[in-house]
Amino acid sequence: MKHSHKRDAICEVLKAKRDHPTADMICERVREKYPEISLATVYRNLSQLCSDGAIIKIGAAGRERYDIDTSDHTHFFCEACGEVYDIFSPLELYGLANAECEIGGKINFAHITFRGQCKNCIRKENN
Amino acid sequence: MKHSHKRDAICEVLKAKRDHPTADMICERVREKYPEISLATVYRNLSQLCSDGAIIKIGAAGRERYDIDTSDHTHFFCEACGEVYDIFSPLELYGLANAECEIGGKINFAHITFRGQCKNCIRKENN
DNA sequence: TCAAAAACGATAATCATTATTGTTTTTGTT
DNA sequence: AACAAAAACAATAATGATTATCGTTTTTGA
Repeated sequence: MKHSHKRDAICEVLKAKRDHPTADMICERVREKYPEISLATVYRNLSQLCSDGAIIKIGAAGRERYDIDTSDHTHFFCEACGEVYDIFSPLELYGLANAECEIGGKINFAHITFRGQCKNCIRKENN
Repeated sequence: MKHSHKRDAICEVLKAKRDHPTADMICERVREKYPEISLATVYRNLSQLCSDGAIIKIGAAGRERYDIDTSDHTHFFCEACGEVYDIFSPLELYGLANAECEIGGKINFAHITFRGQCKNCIRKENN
């Protein structure tokens, strides 16, 4: 896996702030270092990094978000502030075995997203 | 919840074949009864039915699919044949409590999708 | 019966993403 | 270093799903 400078910069951005940015958030951030980078380049590299297995899309319908943490984990979208949090409890907790059993097939990939209100937003609400 | 004729027909289609069709699959099927229906009408009614809580989008990135079963349940996409199956085991099995605990927030909605190979496709492969 | 509201079809617009194209940069080899 | 081939790039056009607009038709309910 060789990386071009821009592709490296995209990875750096994803490492620096783990807030699961969208393609254009990534583009903005990379532009601090490479002001001329094109959104097309960002998309091209993101899909390349995905197929290399270096990053993942988290599967948000309508507007994708990217994550450099490719380990099995789960996401929580706060509907109040829009923040996306990671949940690192092991996936077995999420009933994979049960699902496989019910469906009688083989699960390769689990896409689990929770939506709700995060700690901070609940606290704010109670003021 | 009053329904127009076309809106009714959309619900009928969703009830008749629970294969989680996309908007244009629904449009095709409704056209058997109302050949003149426009795709825009299908989309307009689908989003209305969603906000009424009569149906749900299952959240497939890039190409949405709709489900008239609004009870808590989970989906399994077969990557081989493209079929979408339901998994009706109770959501508690999928670690909601654990996730809420880890995140310290309140979960309103769980979106759980598994991908893999279904029974039939595994069988076919082993021929 | 008739006016207001809702729904409609056709089509234009939007938005995220992907493809194309001609140019620039990088790489590996003499 | 020189240079040809490969990879990456910016700009922009194209795509595909979905949403918005608009003028017309249908439904509703007083």
